[in-house]
Amino acid sequence: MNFWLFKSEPDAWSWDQQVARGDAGEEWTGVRNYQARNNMRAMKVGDLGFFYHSNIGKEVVGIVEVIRESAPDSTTDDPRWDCVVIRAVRPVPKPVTLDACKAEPALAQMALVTNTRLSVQPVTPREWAVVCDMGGVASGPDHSTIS
DNA sequence: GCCAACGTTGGC
DNA sequence: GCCAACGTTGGC
Repeated sequence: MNFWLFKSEPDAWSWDQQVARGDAGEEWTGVRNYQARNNMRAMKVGDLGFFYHSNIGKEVVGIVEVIRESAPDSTTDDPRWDCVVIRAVRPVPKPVTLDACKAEPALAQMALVTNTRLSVQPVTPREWAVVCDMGGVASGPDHSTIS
């Protein structure tokens, strides 16, 4: 299993909205960047990701699961763009801020720190464990429903 | 609201 | 294939 990080401006699509979608999840549409798209193409059902609020909050607020692999993005006719579907798994009790990640030596290589503009990022198992620990959240999969 | 970083586009 | 111009993201 691999780990990822999904950025969203809460003004556009927030964790609360993601949670409200429940197990149906939400298509992660709108990505128009090759690196981010390639990351989505590499995802498998069951992979876990952090849900990060950019601009407002600038913190990891939840954990999501990939529930459908990459398929054409329904919001464009351009065949270059794909997206996955993710569902909220559980909130992060103590949201992990960007500042906290920058201050943590174990996260110095994290894409969130080194490649700020990438909207869908890979996360290493080590980084995953460190951020989960900082956030006070269990790091493993959870097949129960969120609500 | 500004601007640095970075990705994409298009002229040559 | 280079690079200048331009657009977008996202931190500040």
